Amino acid sequence: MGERPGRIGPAITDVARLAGVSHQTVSRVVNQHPHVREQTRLRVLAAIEELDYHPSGVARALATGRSTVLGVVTQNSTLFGPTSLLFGLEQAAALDFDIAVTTLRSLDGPALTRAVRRYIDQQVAGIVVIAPLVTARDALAELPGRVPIVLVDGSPEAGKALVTADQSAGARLATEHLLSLGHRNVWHVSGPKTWLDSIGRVDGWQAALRDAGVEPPPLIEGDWSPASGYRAGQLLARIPEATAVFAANDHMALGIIRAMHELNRRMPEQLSIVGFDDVPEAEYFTPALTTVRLDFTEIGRQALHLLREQMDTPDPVGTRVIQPALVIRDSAAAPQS
Amino acid sequence: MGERPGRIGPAITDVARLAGVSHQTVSRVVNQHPHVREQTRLRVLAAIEELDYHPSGVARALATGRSTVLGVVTQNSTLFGPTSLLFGLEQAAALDFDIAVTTLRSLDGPALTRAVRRYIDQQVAGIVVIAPLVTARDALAELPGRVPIVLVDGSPEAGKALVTADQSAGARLATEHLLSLGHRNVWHVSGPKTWLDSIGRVDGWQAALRDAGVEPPPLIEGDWSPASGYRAGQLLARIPEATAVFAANDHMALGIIRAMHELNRRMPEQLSIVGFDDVPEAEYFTPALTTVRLDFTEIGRQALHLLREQMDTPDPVGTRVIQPALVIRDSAAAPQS
DNA sequence: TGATAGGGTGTGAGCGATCACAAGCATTAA
DNA sequence: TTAATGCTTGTGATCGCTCACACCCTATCA
Repeated sequence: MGERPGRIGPAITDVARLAGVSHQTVSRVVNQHPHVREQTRLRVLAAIEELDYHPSGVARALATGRSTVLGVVTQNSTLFGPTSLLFGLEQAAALDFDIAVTTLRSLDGPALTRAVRRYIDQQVAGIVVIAPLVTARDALAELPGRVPIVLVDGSPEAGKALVTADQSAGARLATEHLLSLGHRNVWHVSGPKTWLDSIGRVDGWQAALRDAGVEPPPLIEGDWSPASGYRAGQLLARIPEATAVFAANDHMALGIIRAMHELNRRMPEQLSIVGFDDVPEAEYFTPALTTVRLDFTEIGRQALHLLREQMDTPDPVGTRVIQPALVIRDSAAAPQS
Repeated sequence: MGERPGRIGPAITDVARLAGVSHQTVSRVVNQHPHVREQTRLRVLAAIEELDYHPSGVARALATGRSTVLGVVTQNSTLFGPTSLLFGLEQAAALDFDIAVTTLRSLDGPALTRAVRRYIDQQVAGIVVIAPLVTARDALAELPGRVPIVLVDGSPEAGKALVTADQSAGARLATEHLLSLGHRNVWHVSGPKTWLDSIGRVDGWQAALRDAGVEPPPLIEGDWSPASGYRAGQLLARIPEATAVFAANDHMALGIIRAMHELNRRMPEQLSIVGFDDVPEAEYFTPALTTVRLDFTEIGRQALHLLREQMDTPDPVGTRVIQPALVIRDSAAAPQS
């Protein structure tokens, strides 16, 4: 044990020797090639068992020029969206790939390019970039090599395969729900405008309003944090005509709710609110939050699918759009008047 | 471009040829060995630049028998704790290692052993197991090979290096805070008893109570979810003598708060509550939640440190315990009577 | 009965790096 | 002047696997 440096356990040649066959035959058995006599196969299998042989992923990667590792680039954040996305991806890939994660502090061009390059150097089987920021747009244009790559939550202009949620449709769902309840107008507390998600949600909100023939009220910009929602809430509570708000995520909605409680404004009677994300705890806000849900597992599945397509055939650059769904709870109701 | 299968970009020999030196000299330059003439070094560097050469991590791993990848095994969960832990680890490792993540559906023995083995086969530089479940205890005993491994949030009996939060101390902090406010007794809504975290927190809670000379009331067991907190809250609201609760995490605390609102019990006047985790939104609960905070970044840093120690010297099996801190907000106050 | 097909197996050469060793050369000490 | 020292560089083997190819053997067909 341990005469060879670094390596633990037996190599393919050890198995071959024990089974009395060539290393190539062992390789065939391991890789389930046809054309191996059953009897030989069993002998090899027995040897593998006896030695407790496990093929070296590293050596295989070197020989084939392709590993079973998927590189995921995401950004420095414990936000619900990116976290869930990562989780969904992992679930989808579980059996076939290992997932390597790089978390960037900021998604600016150079950092992103560097992270992607690094994965390419390591000859990963594919790369997933979770790039909800506008700044990520350009960085991916000049990517070297022919590595399968998929953007999640990014912008379609990059010319790469893309899986994205229909943010705009989600916002429209929220806004129209509020409108259908009888509200004259719907206010919006958005995320930072550097996020594509924010932009999409603002668009959907405005479009729904315009379609209904009402002029969008001034936009209140938040930063996804409950604190920014709280600040927005303090504003909204002082605007009598604001009877309905669509918050770009649940945590900002929580901040708004908090502000309303403090200022003794009743919800949903005096202010109706709809969130976005459906975080697990949203159901237990007071009032229980009506919100828009995204199926992150499905997004992960689609991303993987797109990756696989690129592994098989060289060129296809598809786009998948996931549709969000409205989850109706108690925080939105008809206006009181 | 792309005559060789799988490989993108130039290899070390290409650089050597262009620079007019041997591949070994290029290797020396790349690895910053001393004893390379400055002039040669510059020539090699220029060639590297010109070809845009990046060394292959895979090939290096094969040759050295050690990669720069750290394997992390965690469990199927988007819970705040495990997620933050992973994040903290990543931050700590960012520059020196790549992080590969395996998320298990359940942390039972076989699954865990398999995941760890898989990393060993891939010759990772080290393994981190985030194992807050009791079931993980035994699985790690019979681990093959000499791979640096660290348990996070696991049980000390495994005989491996361990980084853990002092759950018990955290629970004690919460309980004593409530007691010091003047409450006669403190109730507890725990996590599932399969979690070591739960067990530790229950222990700390009981110990603090006994030290104060009071008999612990019956334990209410939850499952970390807001829903289970809500159910516990409906119970607690009907028990007049229950004036103070310690919830084993913030999300269950949220469920309790929700139940109190519904049953028109005022907080903190009629019921004081302390949570655990300090999730980002806890500050914006109504009332703002007093809770116990864990420094996950520090945990990640310590885990990495322990890993590094094992890489250098073969045997050390240290244990690091992280101390939690109490974050005082509005949800706990003196009892009203 | 001989040519053909194709199942089953082995041989040797890479993949792209590192490592151990040897050798050339200049500098220094004897 | 010669031997010894040590910086600088190169050679070849090696890590564990896959790939391309060649080979043998046994059916099948003409």
